[in-house]
Amino acid sequence: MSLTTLKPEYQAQEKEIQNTIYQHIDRWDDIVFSAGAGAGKTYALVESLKHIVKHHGRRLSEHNQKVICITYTNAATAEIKERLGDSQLIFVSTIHERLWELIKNHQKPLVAIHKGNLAKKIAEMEHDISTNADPKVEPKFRVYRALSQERRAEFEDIISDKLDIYYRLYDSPANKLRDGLTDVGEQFPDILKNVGNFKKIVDTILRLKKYKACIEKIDSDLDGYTEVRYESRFNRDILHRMIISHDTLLEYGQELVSQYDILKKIIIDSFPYILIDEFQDTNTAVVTIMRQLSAYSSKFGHNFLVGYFGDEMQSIYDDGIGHNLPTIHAGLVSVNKFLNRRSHQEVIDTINKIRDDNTDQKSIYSDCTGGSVEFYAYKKDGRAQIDNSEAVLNFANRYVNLWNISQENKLHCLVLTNKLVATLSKFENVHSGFTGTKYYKRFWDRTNTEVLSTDLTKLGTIPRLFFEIMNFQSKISNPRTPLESIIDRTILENASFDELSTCIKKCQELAGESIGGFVESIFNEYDGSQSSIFSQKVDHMFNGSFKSYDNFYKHVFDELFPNIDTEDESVLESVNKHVSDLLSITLEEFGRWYRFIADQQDSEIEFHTYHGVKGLEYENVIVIMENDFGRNRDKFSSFFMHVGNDTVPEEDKGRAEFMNTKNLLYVSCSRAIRNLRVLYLDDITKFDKGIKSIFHEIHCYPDC
DNA sequence: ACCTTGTGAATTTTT
DNA sequence: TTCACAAGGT
Repeated sequence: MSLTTLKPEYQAQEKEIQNTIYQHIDRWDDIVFSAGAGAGKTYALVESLKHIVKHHGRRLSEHNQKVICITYTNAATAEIKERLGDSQLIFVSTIHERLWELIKNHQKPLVAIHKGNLAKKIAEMEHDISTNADPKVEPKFRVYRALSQERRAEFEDIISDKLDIYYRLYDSPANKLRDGLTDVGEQFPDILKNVGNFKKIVDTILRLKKYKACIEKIDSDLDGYTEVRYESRFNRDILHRMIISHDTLLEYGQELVSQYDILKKIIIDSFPYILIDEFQDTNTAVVTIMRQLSAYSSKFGHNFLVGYFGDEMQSIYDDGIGHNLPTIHAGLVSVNKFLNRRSHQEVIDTINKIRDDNTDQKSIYSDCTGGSVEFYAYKKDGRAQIDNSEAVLNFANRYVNLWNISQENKLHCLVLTNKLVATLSKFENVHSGFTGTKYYKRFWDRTNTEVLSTDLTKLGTIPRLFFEIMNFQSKISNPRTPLESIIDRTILENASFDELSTCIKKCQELAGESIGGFVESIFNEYDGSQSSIFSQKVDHMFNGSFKSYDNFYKHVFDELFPNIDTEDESVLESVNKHVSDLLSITLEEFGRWYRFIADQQDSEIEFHTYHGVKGLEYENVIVIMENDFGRNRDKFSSFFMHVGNDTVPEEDKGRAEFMNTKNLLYVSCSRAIRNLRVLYLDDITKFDKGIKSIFHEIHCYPDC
């Protein structure tokens, strides 16, 4: 056993650091607490909250004041609430929830800001149309720009007439849209030459119209236009319907705070302490709000404190404040912690080298050795026809015996993309089945949330439907599942024993190779009668929406391929093929997807993205790396060419891309408690020096 | 030879 | 949404 005995010296140091934080809190100093991976950041935050309650709680209660604790995710909110226990004095929430609570009752100024935002957007669009010379914008509006005012009005009229056709054929090939809009083509031949630009023009003038109409409605106090609403379910503003989403909420919040001193006063007086978790991920607008509150409080001698807790090296998203905290909020007192409570010495040594910023961590334990870190370069064997994902699986499997991997001691394998996670977890067809649909091609950025989220409330309509089916399938195929978790209680209560046993028998007879086959077998047993418990169960599962397999099929078809041109035989054929292919995927494969989503994976090896494991820790970690990521063809290769290379100017190492790569490497490698392996899939000979500067030795896989 | 146009492919995560 | 590239036109 290791990592069991605390070093007295470091234990004392840890206590001292905590006391330093308390002293600053007691003196109302705004602070920034920085600590690397595994240092116990959340512990420090929770203890600080407890300190405030213990030493200042009575005063807070007397003045009816509260403490605000802001987290980055709902998951973190839950975690902190759990560690903190019940406290009436502390409001733990995400920034969005808290900010909306603070500003939602000030609708008058909020609507004024909203109106200003609409006006700003209108001005931007008018600028794009008429005078923007940006080579990316100008060509799109060139044809429209050449039209006279009268012709523009005529164009607008004819488009308004044809709106239904326009939207129906929006995603059809260019010629189809042209054919549908022949009237427009005849009167304005130039404008339909480039369909991409045409759509841009039409979308812009339509939006202009809506925004202008919205301003008029606000001015005349029309019903529904006297208040702004915050919509948290999707990240998209619908400004002309008075709906804002996450980013705009922060923007409005910042404007409101900076414009209205009375709001600053209200916040400071009600919430004298604000502690922020994971400050590196916090939006600039939020830090700006904090700075303004802090400045206001010192100007008028109010007691107020902001505490930032985090680690700039773990900033892996571009919209967070990252290392710019001191620039936006100057004058913070720094408290640092260079201890590590998570990993073995070998891992700590490696992550210290990655950081390379004179903040070397030391293990808090005296028995901290016993881990291992090795870097492997993958040497492709020309004869063996295996692809990268097979190589990854083979590599991982080597360690199953070596490290005694089991259900209880899992191996966690980190890769860069969800696509690869799906392939390695062996539900590639489910993933591609969804990403290949019209809906997920059009909204490709929704795929990860709607198809792969372990937060069930975020699943898309069809993924959710398939999840319910698989949930049912998995329960009936496990003989130990209690009846009431298969059949809803309201149905059970009114059932006779005879009816129930018929239902159970029917469930047992359900079969099918594929998910489509399984649903077909469900509808073979379904008769729609109220007396059949089985049919009631089916209605309950599908919300009564489907009475036959055809209903079900049509629903899947319509949701995944909305608004397709059903008149076109070839389109119809290819869409039908795609839907049946999706429904032909085996229950086994869908089962793996289901257990991934439900967080019930039974495999000894689990796959995750680098980004997805932030904040987590695992005994055994394999990090899979390659040159490219996203649009960047040489993200990691160029990082290793820079690192440990004295001829590269320092300013190059300060560039955003370099820092982001470094942070990703840091976050992924610092998840390991004991064993860490890195497997690099591309040729590393051009940057082996950089790799050696962090990992010492380069091993080869399968061999050199 | 150069420009325009249309098509298809590409990341991660949170609220 | 943004970018790269192929196809086709001038």
